[in-house]
Amino acid sequence: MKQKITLKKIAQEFNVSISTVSKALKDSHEIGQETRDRIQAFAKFYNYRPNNIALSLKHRKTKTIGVIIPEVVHYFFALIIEGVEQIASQRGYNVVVALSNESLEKEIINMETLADGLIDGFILSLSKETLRMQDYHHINEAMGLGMPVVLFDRTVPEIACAKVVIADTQGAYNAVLHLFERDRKNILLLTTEDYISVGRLRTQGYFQALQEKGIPLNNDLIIKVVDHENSDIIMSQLEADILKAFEQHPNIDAIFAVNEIYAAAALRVVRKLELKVPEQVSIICFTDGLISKYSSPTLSTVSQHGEEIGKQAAHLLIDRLES
Amino acid sequence: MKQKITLKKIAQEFNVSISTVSKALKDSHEIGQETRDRIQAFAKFYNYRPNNIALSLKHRKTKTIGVIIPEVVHYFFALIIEGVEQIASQRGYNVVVALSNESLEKEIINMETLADGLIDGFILSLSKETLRMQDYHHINEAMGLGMPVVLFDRTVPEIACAKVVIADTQGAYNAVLHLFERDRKNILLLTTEDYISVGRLRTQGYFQALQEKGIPLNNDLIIKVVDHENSDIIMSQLEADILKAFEQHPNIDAIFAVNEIYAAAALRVVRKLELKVPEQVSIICFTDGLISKYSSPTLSTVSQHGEEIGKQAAHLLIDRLES
DNA sequence: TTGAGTTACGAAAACGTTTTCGTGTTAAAA
DNA sequence: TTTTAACACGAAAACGTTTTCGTAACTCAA
Repeated sequence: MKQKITLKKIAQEFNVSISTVSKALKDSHEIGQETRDRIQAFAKFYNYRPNNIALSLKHRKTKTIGVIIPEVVHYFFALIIEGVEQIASQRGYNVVVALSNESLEKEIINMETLADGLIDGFILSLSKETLRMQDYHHINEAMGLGMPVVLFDRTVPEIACAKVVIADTQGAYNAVLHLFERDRKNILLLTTEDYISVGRLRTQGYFQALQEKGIPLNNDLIIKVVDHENSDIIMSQLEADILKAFEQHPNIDAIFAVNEIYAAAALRVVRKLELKVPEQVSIICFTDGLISKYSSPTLSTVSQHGEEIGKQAAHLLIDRLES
Repeated sequence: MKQKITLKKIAQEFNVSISTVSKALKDSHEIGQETRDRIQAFAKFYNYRPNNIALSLKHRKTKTIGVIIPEVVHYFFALIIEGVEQIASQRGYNVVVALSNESLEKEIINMETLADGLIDGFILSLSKETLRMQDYHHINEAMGLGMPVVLFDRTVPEIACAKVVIADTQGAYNAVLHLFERDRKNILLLTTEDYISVGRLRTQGYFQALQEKGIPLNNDLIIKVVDHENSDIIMSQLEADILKAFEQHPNIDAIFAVNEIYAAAALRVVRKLELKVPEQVSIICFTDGLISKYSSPTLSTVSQHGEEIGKQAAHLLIDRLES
């Protein structure tokens, strides 16, 4: 096992100083042509590569950006990473990923560890718990210490930083309008609790569309999915709720879901009821995944452009870092 | 914007040396109780946290592990990250993720960058191109430099390192046997080209099961999906192939797919042919995703335990790092 | 011959730590 | 009173770089 080669070792080899080697490798004209050539050849032969840690310490920047997401096993967030990574590597940055697991505490710990010299800036989407607690001190502290932050998807106005979001309200509004155009009048809404910003905004879009068309709001047609540790429980509860909604309102002719998981549940219930999709019941949803693509029948979707958001966020952050 | 506080600044504040501060914060008995208390209180008040970069340089280890995967927008690989991250954070390590994008070149670049002091060891799954080219010099070089490597999922015998894989052959064998038990005789195999290790191994399992039951191999019942940049092209080609297979062999009564994407394609074709699943045609597949879970009808699957593999890999690597 | 300018390199500080090895002071033991 | 030991702290090296500032040696023009 050969050891990694350092400037010091090269210097010893040639009986010159470390500074000479450093300059020679940078092809500085301060160093004689011959010395330069010999040192460069030697370095190349031994595959010298500067130690990034030393560089980071010296320059007080690490050329890596930290991405903190609630979970990675989630098509949308995976797309985000993909987008960020693409731009980052294009622009010479590394990416370190940390998972908050929807927990405020882990979000804080992750931010603290990464902030201690490991990264130059953050890209993050707030965890559900953070949103619920409305506790953003860690983000603001990081920014106070001069660490740039870019928020995406799940954001709040209380944090004054760059943000990348999709037009949730507008997208939902358009989707519902699309249903109206197909003469659907009784649209079942499947959404999250209000503290989740994207769910709330999409719900607003639904409201707006209804209001504009002069259709009265019917609370029976709104199912707010209650969060729970166990996703299986959430799903079976949701399916039961949908079923009940159909029993009480057999005239439901469309379903609008704020994410594709809810739509998949709806699809299952509708199948069970032996209703035809989309002839009898239209289903449309925001999507961040493959499910809707591979489900049969294929669902209508509102794209979230995860990769694009990731790219944008990365650009914003790096621009900021290099300004 | 307050600056990050360092040992030096604390030392100045108290008119003591840096070493004293360092020791005081470690609660070393070398330092007087009173001094210790005052320094600790001050540090706490200013929220002192040691700079990780400096620590890394000093200790020549970074306490972070690098995960290189072909793509992140892939349920299985996302699960891997999840598993690795969980163990890593439990054991005090950070995770940096790099994407090879199925490219040998990017795999090499990523490894080189990360190896230059950024990480202590690698967890990786080989890119398709790497497998095709059979070029593993970068891995072996990294190991030669004392950088531990753990391979998972897509591995090769040419690399002598710790590996975490599932029993691909065995799993496939069991799945096919399962079909036999349900009296299925004409099993269509959907698999990858041979250079992809997991596809090859699963195909072997299929062969073994057939052989054991004395059923002759029928090449018409084997579809090897040819790789292509554009996944849509792959899919439509595959669907056409499956359709053709059914035309030539209307007696196909089961389909075994080495991954769930292929199974989803099969499901679509079978639907189009108006055959009942699973009454007329059984479908079973290796899965790493949600598709099979949310598709209707639900598919039978062989689990790949991505998270478990990630955890194992992380444990193996960290054990090695700390030995 | 002198002075200025160039060439080719080295010393040292700096980044933020940890850690080893002093060393001066004080208190207790001889 | 002297020796020893404990105590409380500091100096300095080390990790691997970059970069600023010197400086010795040489060249060349006046």
